Amino acid sequence: MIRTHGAGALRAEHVGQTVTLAGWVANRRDHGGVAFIDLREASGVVQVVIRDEDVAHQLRAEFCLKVTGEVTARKEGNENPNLATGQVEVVATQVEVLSTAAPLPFPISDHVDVGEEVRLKHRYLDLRRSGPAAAIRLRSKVNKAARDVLDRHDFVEVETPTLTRSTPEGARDFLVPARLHPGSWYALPQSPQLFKQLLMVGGMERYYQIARCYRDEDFRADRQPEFTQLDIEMSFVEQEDVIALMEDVLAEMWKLIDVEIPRPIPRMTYAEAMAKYGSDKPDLRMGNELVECTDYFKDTPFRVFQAEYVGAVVMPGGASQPRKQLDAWQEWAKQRGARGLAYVLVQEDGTLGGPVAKNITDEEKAGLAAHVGAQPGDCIFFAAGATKSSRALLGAARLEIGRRCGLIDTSAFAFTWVVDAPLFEPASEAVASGDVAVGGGAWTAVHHAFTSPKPEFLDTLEESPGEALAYAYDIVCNGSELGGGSIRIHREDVQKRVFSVMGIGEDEAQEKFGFLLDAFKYGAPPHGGIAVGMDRICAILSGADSIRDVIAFPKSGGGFDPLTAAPAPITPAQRKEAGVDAPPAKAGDADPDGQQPA
RNA sequence: GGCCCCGUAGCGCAGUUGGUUAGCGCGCCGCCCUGUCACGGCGGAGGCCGCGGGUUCGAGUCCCGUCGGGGUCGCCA
Repeated sequence: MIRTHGAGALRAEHVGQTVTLAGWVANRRDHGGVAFIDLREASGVVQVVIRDEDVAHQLRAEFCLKVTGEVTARKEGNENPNLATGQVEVVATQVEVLSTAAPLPFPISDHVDVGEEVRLKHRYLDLRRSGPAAAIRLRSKVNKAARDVLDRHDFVEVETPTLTRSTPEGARDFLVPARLHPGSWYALPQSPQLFKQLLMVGGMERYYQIARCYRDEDFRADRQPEFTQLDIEMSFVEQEDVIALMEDVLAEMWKLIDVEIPRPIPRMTYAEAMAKYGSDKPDLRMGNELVECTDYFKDTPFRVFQAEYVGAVVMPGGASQPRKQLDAWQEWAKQRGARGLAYVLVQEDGTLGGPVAKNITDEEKAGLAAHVGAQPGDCIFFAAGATKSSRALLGAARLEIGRRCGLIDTSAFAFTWVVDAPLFEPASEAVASGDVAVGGGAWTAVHHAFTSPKPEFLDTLEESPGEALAYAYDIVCNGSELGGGSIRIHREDVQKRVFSVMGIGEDEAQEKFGFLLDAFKYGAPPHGGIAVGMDRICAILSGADSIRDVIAFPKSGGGFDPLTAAPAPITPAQRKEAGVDAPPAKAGDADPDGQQPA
């Protein structure tokens, strides 16, 4: 080793020792006859005293140094209580510049805000800052926590391919040209889903992987084109087993920030989540639930409220909002695709104000505040129309109210399982919301096509697909979906019936999932699993606003890597060799022994 | 693909109803300084105001387009 001690590890007990340190110049305070260097490396910072003017004078920020000197106690009054090493300093006898540094594109100091764009372009410098460094180090510990728990439970860590086959369902695939089969393409996996099920058929029984996944979709603060899942699958288990295991894993992770997750983690059904929070990932750091008013207004003369669904959410103290702000809420609703957001103001004297109040009966007015739980001074927002979209609007309004009124306890970690999700949703609904319906049927899978129905719905699968609930479970924290999973179908007959409801014929199923269905013919064990997003978990644990903060080298908008400038054009020669422009291979021709088209 | 916000010195920002030489802080460069710790003092350099059009006697400022970044809706089984 070049050094004998960690800079940040030096304490009063080291006084008198001669040490050799190596690190970066975090700061330089040159007083002429004496100069102070804050020497920084992974273990922390220590002050180095340099009395040789010529040596000190040439040093600059972020020079990489090797320093030999004696650890001495600081004189009384010279200690720095803000530094862990503040009782001591190292008086240099020898300073070697291991590497000089050009003027920095941005300050490394923790005291200065720097834009994300320039930080990511020089991420190697950004990572020298304490915040970003801590986030990446925490992530390493989160990975270890998961591995520790799963290892204790006899799990096998298996790596599955990242060059795999494009599957028609789900998000857009990233594609890789296959040089040896011009016109044919690999896809990068959106998840190891199919492989982990094959591992169950293969008798691994307990599999996990910290798996990189790829989806070619648009960006969000909590979405990157490549992201990492903790992917788990278990044989001979039921829903309760998977949930219990995942709670073990989460508990171990949250221990890293000294938070004990209360167990068991509470649960609610999907139906309850939608009804009370207008979302399948409710933020339970605040109350303020939605109130259904459909029955309350069932005989109303107000045409807007003569709808399939009428619901409300209360904004505490909202009655005193100026007109301009109430108009802004209308704009807010319109941006979310709604026509508007009806409101009633509960005045301090208990009378109701706002345009809606003029349209409803005296009787409706009389009981309204009590029905929705509004106090004098509150504002009641209403949505009426189709159940799903109205609840979604109110759910979004609830969160916006929480933010504006400070109702969210930002120090809390509010976990919940959302269970009993429906197995199918009407394909028309999926189409209407822009989904590409898989299969030609009227129904499409909410989760995926291999999710097992709960047994009580097996008999009525075909008659009332919309009623069928699945063995599916999502884990939600603070309104963010950490992940989800399900018990899978392992019986061929059930799988066929599910495909049939979705309008997927035998040929189509064989073409798309043939290798999985083939495997299931050979004694597939009952199995189920879960996958959670490690980026989101790390972001929540480190208090980051964006998952970019917990990814070492994240992409920026448009999938651009600001550091390497990927993606980049390729040369004509590369293009030719990769076979990018080759005519397409025959669809479905995946037989490795088959003839490849020229 | 839609909508909203932001692009001014290396970094963070200000820039009035359109008006003369575009400022401030930090950083950078030089000099000074023996107890600082976000050291301090003096001096200096550094700008295609993202880019391209337009309006105007005159544009950092107004208009149109475009590029880049962020957020969000669509999308993400």
